[in-house]
Amino acid sequence: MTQFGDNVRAVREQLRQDDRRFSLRQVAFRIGVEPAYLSKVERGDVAPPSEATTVRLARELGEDPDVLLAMAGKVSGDLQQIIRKRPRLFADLIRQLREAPDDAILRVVREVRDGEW
Amino acid sequence: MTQFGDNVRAVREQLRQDDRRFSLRQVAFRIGVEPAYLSKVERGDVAPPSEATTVRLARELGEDPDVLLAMAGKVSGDLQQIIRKRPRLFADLIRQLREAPDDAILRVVREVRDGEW
DNA sequence: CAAAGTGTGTACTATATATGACACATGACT
DNA sequence: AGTCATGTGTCATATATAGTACACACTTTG
Repeated sequence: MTQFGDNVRAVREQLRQDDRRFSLRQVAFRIGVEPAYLSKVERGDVAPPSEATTVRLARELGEDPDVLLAMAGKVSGDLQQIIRKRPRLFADLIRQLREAPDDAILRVVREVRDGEW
Repeated sequence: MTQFGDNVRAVREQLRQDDRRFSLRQVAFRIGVEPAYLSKVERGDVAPPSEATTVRLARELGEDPDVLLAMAGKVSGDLQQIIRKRPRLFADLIRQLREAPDDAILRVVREVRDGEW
């Protein structure tokens, strides 16, 4: 169950095919961790990194930070902060949408974005 | 900034006025922690308890677990799990609603609850 | 007034989290 | 053939998290 590591490695090796700046070492340096650490992360030898490191890694690899965080078993701190400001409202909303189909949620997103309130 | 502890203490002492089973000690025993620990928690001498303990405490005091968790700077694990299953969708939705007024969110909750999908 | 109950101070601890440092073997260029 | 880069194994560690255990002083209350 090393969803996270496998995915990171796959994406990185993909990028590497046309840009050799995506070696484990170079990526590690750019995101500010030791190569040995990133190696272990990719192989699932250790737990996924902290939120900050995961986000830097996502940016570096051109991945969606929220998606990578999800694979790391985390939820972005800024989302949590939003929820914590109005816990009842957001808790209800999210639980309500637990089983909703994707397009229903998307519709809500658009509805809200395109005005209405 | 001991929002959490102050609130717990206030609620507990309130309940205690007509039910002496709400002494710090008795509550501590019922939620399964040491009295000394609960004491420190209420005074903000230590960080808020774990999610599990916070939820037991909320139930014991008749408070909304999500609200108490929010005061503890946390977001319920089950909500996080829902978000992690569809990170992009929920991240967009939640950020979209960051500044929305309460009643707009409530409307969405109801809209979703009362069918439509 | 004795017994029981109340909250709290001090000291300790186990587990998890999030890495760093260094050395090493293998493979790829030059 | 030699240099350089690549990924990895081993060991160590700092900080945070989530409490326990015990003793003590004050206050009800029977």
